[in-house]
Amino acid sequence: MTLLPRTIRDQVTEQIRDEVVAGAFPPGQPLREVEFARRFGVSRGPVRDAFLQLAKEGILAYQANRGVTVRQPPKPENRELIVSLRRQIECFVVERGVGSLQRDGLARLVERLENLRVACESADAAAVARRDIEFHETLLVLCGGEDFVPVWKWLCSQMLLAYSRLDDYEQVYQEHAAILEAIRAGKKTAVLASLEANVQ
Amino acid sequence: MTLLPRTIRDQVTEQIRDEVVAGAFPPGQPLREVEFARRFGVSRGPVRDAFLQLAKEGILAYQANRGVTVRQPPKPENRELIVSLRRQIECFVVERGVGSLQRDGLARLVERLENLRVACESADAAAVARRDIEFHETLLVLCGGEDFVPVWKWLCSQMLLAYSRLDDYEQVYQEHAAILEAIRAGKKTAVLASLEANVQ
DNA sequence: CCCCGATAGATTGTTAACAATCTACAGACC
DNA sequence: GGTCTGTAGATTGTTAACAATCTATCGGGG
Repeated sequence: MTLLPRTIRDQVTEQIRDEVVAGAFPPGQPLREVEFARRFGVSRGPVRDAFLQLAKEGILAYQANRGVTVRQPPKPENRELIVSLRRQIECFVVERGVGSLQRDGLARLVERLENLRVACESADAAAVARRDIEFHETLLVLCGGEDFVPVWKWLCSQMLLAYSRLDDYEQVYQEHAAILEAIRAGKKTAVLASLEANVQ
Repeated sequence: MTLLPRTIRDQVTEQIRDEVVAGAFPPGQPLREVEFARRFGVSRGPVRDAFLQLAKEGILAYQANRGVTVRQPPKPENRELIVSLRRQIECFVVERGVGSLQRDGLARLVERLENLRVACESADAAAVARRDIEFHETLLVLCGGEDFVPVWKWLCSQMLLAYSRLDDYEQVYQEHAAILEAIRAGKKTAVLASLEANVQ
């Protein structure tokens, strides 16, 4: 159901986000509009829009007339709160909404898990990060938590900036498979437990 | 120290945000770029940027090729979590940072409180909301919580969408005066208590 | 009577040119 | 030597024109 991003702006935004969270640029490095515009074969407009959006998302820092830079990862003492807030949102929403999941909702989760499996096998850090996020986002929306998606995404971006790379892809897949299995079995406490284990 | 927003985009963003949170447009109403561009006497570019930014902030909802609409307020069952998350952020940051407040930091808080007082006396709902947010944001940054500002602002926007209008301006001022007084007295537990009382 | 496709108008998406601002560097002045 | 000023280049901010997409309406066909 969720279509691919169709506008150039959305595609550019997605691409830059992937590169940044994959660690392609060191924190503090300025990103130039013309450079990205040339590389993607578009004009500066969509790149500007993407920079502004990613600045609002918290992975780029914006200064008037001076462009954007890759944001510093959050301070270590703030990380635990970031993780805690994300976990609270997911658990709060899932706890109340997982019971009303329909069959087609489950099918979409299966699809997301399959995407994650492929990404894990190819050991592509950026792809794993993206598919990981997509799995959780789908679950969040299906459980009626669309109100929280923007703030939840911000928290995820900060976590990605901090960790930058997870190494054990097999474990990543297993953790998500466990979440889906618990959902399928209809055991709410198991769902929440596997969620808490995964979000950290 | 915090300069006025200088770019046209920032001014337009601020103005539209004020109007929306003040309830100038009913939820669901589409906002047209040309209309706002004409009204502010600028071109569509900065208005577009403002729309995109406010969509990321969670005040407006964006659909490709169909523009933006005023976002529906969050569902009642989600509000308590939104308030709780905001309170956790403020208390977490202030608890650790309020002790290291310098004299000039205190002076800036006094300035913000004065702005709030003026807004309350003029009974201008949009101004009160803005000054209220500015007071808390200053406190947050001074206590070392700049990492959290974007996500915190999103939570505040959602709260404003839900409540839309506080009626007792005198009480609003008194609550913030109490926070500042507790900070001045150096009583951390009193600061946190007055904060919790205010954020709800 | 209802449904489907064509058309016109409105609206957003993208582009390229122009304006404003910032940064770096060189030379004058103290 | 150090500081200030001004100039040139680079970069972002803004604008207006053009392209793509969507919405509403009107006919024709079943």
